[in-house]
Amino acid sequence: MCGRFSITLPSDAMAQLFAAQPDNDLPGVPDYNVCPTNRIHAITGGEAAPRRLTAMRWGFLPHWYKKTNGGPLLINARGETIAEKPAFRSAVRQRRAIVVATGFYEWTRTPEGERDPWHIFASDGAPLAMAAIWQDWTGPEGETLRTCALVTTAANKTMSRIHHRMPVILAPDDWPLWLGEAGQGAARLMAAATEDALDMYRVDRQVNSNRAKGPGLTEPV
DNA sequence: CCAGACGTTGTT
DNA sequence: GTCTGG
DNA sequence: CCAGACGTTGTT
DNA sequence: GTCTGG
Repeated sequence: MCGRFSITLPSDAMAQLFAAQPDNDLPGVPDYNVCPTNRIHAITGGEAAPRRLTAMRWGFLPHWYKKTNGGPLLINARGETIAEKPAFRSAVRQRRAIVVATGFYEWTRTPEGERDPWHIFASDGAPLAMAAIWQDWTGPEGETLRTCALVTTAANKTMSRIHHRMPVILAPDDWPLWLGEAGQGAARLMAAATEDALDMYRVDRQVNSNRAKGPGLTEPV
């Protein structure tokens, strides 16, 4: 679940929305087809640290991976088990972030096995604040990557129409707690959004290709 | 002790 | 079937 | 996440 | 690096 998304909000508007200081090397927007291993926009914070809008690689690399493909591509982390998993436990305690999106894609399958894509977005039109964890990784030649994974949870009734998992979407009031700016207790935030929070529609199969581009990808069919 | 896993999704 | 690319 | 490659030799 | 299995 949540293996593709769209982002249309300009970086400066993103920085303003989250009251974050933007870095200089942010990914280009709009991007209607953000894929695993791409650079994405993320918000970080903390008790002492100012909020930053920063770029991360979507695909979490535990520090023991020897190569970027030294293990499975970790684009999602299950909220139910994230605190115990060796790969994620220290990140969920110390390095939580918000990944900003306009909407995300999910696929259903026809009886013939074809993939039908859907675009899911906030009912009120606001950008989505997706819960994430991040990890810095250093490769064999000393190269470094700031990597992240999206936290997932069981689908609510609305989403279960198309899929049994969904990303954790954070309401604005919950941003400080998730970012570690408001003490302990972030674990309670790893839950499904309320039933009326998200809306969805079928989009064209052209988004099935990771090379597809353009605003047509999120238009309803 | 050493060796090997460490993860998610979906499908069967 | 499995891995890589995006 | 889905789509597409999955190979060698030699020539441009 | 850290945990599990044997």
